[in-house]
Amino acid sequence: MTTRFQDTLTGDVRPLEPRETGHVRIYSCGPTVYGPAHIGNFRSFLFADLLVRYLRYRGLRVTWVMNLTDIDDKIIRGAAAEGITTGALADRYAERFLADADSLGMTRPDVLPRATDHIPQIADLVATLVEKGHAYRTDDGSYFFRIASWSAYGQLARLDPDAMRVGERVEADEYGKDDVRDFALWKGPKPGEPSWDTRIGPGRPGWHIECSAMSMAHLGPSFDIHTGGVDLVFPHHEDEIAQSEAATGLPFVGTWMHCAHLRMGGEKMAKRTGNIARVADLIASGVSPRALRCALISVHYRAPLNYTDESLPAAAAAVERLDALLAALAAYSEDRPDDAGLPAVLDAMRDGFESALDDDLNVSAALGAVFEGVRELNRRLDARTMSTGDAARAAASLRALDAVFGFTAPADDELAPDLALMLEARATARATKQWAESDRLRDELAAAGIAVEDTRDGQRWRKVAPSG
RNA sequence: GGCGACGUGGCGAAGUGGCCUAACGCGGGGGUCUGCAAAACCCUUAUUCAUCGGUUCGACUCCGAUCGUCGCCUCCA
Repeated sequence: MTTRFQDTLTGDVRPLEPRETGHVRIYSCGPTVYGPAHIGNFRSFLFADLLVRYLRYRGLRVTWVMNLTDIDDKIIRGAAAEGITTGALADRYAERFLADADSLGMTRPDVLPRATDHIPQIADLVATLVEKGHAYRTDDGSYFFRIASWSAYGQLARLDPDAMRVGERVEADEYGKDDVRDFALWKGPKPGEPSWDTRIGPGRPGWHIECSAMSMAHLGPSFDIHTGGVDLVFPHHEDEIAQSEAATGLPFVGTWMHCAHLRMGGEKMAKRTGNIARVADLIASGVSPRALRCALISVHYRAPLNYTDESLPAAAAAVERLDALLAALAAYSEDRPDDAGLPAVLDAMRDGFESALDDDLNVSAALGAVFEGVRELNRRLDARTMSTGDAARAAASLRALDAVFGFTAPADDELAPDLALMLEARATARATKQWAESDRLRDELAAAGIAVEDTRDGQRWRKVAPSG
């Protein structure tokens, strides 16, 4: 069984064949750091995270690059409104982005390049495009890509350039472009705007060019996978292909993968419509980050995901089911021969998980396989057919798969000393049948976020996320 | 106007020619276990896959039409 992904450009579902055997190079369009990202943005970042985690699970080496766009119109506007530099504003929201990403358990990309750190590379790319006749300079010092020079333009988005609604939807000519559909590579200097002096003159980078320059700088002229939200297909990624391939003469990306929108109230979550929710706000209101992560990644990446009030409680319950099993396996102790049926259960779980994710990252089916395994393990726990060693092996298997989802808490969670004392006191109370006292301690621990459950193996406890 | 995606139980969602009287998660109902709980397990909750036609021995799955929802064509994850 090979790992297959659907490519937006061709529509084909093809086996992943990295250019370098065993090493996958991935570029993900990251946030523009002009404000806090919302959970719709994070759906797309977490989809890339899932992809990276799975490929690593599969034993592949992955180099993952995610850019931070730290210069654009919105950043300039925001900085001006606050009377600070664009760099200061960008730094603030870059930090905020990383904090949100961390709280969601997102894998840190190997490289998080910033546009303003790649000005020379961007200028070089523009210069090359001019040399090759694909770009031109206008009177104000801006540079544009000449769409007419690139016959494949529109292929990714399946758009006919001649049918584009020029004048109505396409921005009217403001810089003296040759063709109103040509897009900016470089914006000439303007009063009050940051500007960099380069070999192509002063100014600042356009949006699309930075991703071409940074992906080439960190992954080479051709790499394996490029991810982003569907809303980036056009014009952003279309433009990236045109300018990159026109400059290098090489195929830019092996597989384009695009994540469908997160919806709220039936429509795309977007700042401009105001139907947004933010990671830090949700967590501050008591939502479990792991439940939020689960809610954002457990639907196939190419399917729209509607976020509602019920999303979080349902996801939280699913995550807790996993937590509860892991806690039960850790507490389980039975001196008996190994359960002969267990290996088949664990194999079936793993096989179902892998074949589902191999199939274009079918996360729902993968979760189905895992939860079938969960039920089977719970049965064996109830029936006490497993040995202590079986329980440890089962837990290890489950954690290996969960490393891809990133839902469960770390195994070595320690209990605070005062809570540990309460737990001990409760065990003593129960031993002497002081029910009132033991119930009081259970309530108190629950209030501290610790669920205590009594079993044949004695008390077992686990941390429970606040409801949300 | 052009292009594209989608419509499966109370909710989310997998399946995509026969094993589907339809996985899995959440929720509901009943039961077992428990000092009481919780967790867990068992039973139960769609003879049906937007609607209508067609192809086929056979369709949720293929084709067509209709209705509905969403997205892109402008900044956007």
